Amino acid sequence: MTSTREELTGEIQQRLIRFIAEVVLYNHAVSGKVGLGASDSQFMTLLQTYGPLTPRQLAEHTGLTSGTVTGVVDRLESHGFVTRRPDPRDRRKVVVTPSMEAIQDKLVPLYAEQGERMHAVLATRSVEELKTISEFLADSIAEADS
Amino acid sequence: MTSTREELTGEIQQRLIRFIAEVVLYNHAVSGKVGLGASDSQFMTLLQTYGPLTPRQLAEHTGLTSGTVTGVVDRLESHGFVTRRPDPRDRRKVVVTPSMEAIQDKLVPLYAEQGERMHAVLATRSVEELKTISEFLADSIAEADS
DNA sequence: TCGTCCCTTCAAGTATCTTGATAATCCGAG
DNA sequence: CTCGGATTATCAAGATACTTGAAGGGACGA
Repeated sequence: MTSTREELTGEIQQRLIRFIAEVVLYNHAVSGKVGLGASDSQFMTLLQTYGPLTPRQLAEHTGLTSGTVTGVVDRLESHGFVTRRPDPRDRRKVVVTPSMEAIQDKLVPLYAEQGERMHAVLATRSVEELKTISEFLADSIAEADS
Repeated sequence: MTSTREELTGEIQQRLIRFIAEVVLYNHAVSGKVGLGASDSQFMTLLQTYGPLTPRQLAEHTGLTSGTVTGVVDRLESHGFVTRRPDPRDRRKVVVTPSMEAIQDKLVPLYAEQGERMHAVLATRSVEELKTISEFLADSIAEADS
């Protein structure tokens, strides 16, 4: 029976790796179904995480060339996943905005199964435990942003 | 203050999405540093998760063609990330085994920073909370496998 | 106005994937 | 035991996608 702090933290780290692996694989499979390549999928993740971004910002986040970014945005736009809008403040810039409608229609349904499974797991937890889990996630996100 | 079960589960789901997004982006960045493409990275994840697999099994998991799998394994093998061995039971088959040495040398150091951050977050939890988190992860993994 | 920044375009090269064919092996029917 | 079908991995060739690097036009700011 693992019970000491050291044992538990080690156990959590291992399980986290395993859990993340599952998610990453699922993610990859879903992206393929919608016809999104690796960079396309990465862009969508960035846009959903950080909100609308300019091509330059996307290039900095991904390490890709500006030319490549234009191409990727072209693809995403032609599939309806993002929209391009000129920045009213600086007309050199372009703002790439994720299309919530397309995400809702095409992406979310593919994650429904995963969402249900997570819901089932959470349903067996007490309110107290849910708070613990939620705070843990919040802190992990905050730490990752730093 | 969120406190009802419904509010908490919703909050957790949102935070989970955000957390996973961070991890996926980090993953992608790390893979790029080592020179691993999307499929290469996916293969390594599969091999670390499920252990040694045959090319056919890799093809089924990923949806790629058998010819593509050969190419990907070639790349990984030339970089020392996996080894090919003939299956003694069925000599048509080949067993692709991840090289723990290469993973330890090249991959693990790149995740050190993330590991430290997670460690810092866990250090502020009580033993009781750690148990809750660990069990939650265990159940999530079990549910994902089904 | 001049220098700089931002996005786009285009041509060329590199990776990556698919297809179809090949060779080795296994397995079951006869 | 042997033959034929099925399975497995590999290879070669072609198509597709991706990325780079250079060049250009519009827009900002001093």
